[in-house]
Amino acid sequence: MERSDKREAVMQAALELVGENGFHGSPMAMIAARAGVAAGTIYRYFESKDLLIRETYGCLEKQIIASVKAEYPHDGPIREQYLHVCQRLFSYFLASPLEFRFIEQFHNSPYGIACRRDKMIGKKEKDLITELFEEGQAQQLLKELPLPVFFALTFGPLCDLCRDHILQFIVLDKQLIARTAEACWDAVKR
Amino acid sequence: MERSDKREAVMQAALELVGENGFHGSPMAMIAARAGVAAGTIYRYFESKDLLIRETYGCLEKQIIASVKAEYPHDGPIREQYLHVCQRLFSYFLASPLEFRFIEQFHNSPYGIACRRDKMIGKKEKDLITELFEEGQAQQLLKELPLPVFFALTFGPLCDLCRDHILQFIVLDKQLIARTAEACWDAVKR
DNA sequence: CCTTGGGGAATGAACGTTCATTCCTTGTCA
DNA sequence: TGACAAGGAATGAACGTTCATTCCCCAAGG
Repeated sequence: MERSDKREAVMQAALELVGENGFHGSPMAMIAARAGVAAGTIYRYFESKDLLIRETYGCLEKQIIASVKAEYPHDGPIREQYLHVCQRLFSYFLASPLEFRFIEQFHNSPYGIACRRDKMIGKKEKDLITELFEEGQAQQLLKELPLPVFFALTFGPLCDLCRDHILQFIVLDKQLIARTAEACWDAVKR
Repeated sequence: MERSDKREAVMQAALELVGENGFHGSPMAMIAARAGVAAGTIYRYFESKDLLIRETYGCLEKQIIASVKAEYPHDGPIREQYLHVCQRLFSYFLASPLEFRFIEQFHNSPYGIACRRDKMIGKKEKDLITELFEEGQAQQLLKELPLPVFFALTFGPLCDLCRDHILQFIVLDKQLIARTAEACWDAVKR
């Protein structure tokens, strides 16, 4: 196994275990075992558990940003851009339950409180979406509400539903996702 | 200090510390100290930390249910009932930040996963709100969406915003609360 | 009225466990 | 053979919980 392979394996193991059992159900020894690596070896790649978690989160963030930016309709109407973001996030999270659970855990923990401002998605990501909302307000398409309210009206339902889906309290199919995204649009649109 | 006073004091201390520092920033010794009680004494009133937390949560749940039910416009139109629920929950959580944070912590932990179905508020409470949504659909006032989507469209933004307010990323005044509740209504209404 | 003793509440030091982290040993390349 | 990665037992801190002891209150007896 290559050097970088072990690093990857450890992050993957951390992702899986935290997603399944939460931070406190994921001791280093267990992460090591899952990664097929000894406990001490982890410290060759990560300074501490803290940093392991944070780096793992960082990787996920990058993936999500990339996913949202892919095929982003930069020149389309605001509404289309908005629905694109919602759909992308739904797709990503539903296809990657462990990743979703990890991010949720992260945000509801001492780790996440520090970067709460960055919301459910990363800084760059937020910038993209912030622009979307600001442009929408400039075009008088959106309600007159502060930015955080737009975020709440969008990501609040989105995350709740992904969680419900992953916990199997509901089944989200393509059509239901689309209709939910529309409902969110109804909430933010003027 | 009366017997029941100590019980109360311990629960209050648990509430405060968990609200401030999370479960894992609230060892029993610290809870005991805050309650002005010795560590061992807690076990005279609560079988374990687990049960202490759960009972504390139960108390909060009761309070919230009572708050939402107070002055509930049983005979008013659906829209009014919906806005009442939103406003009550906003009021309660914004006036009780520690309680809100405790409940959030609770729901994002092994404790809360078991009762996830009960959503952000209790069983009885959910029944009230479930009725609200079902009646709204019967009257063709609401979109044709599954119940969990209504819950997500309502409580998702609500909780997100309360959190933002408590963390001081936004200031929710009465007017903004009202307009946000209206926006949620726009999301669920047909 | 004072003394005494019983019983339950409270105490907090001590225990056993769990965990992140360290460190010395072992194996494996060049 | 030297250098360095990997291993995993050892370490020590932190935690929930227990329990032998102390404290306090009050009733009964003198």
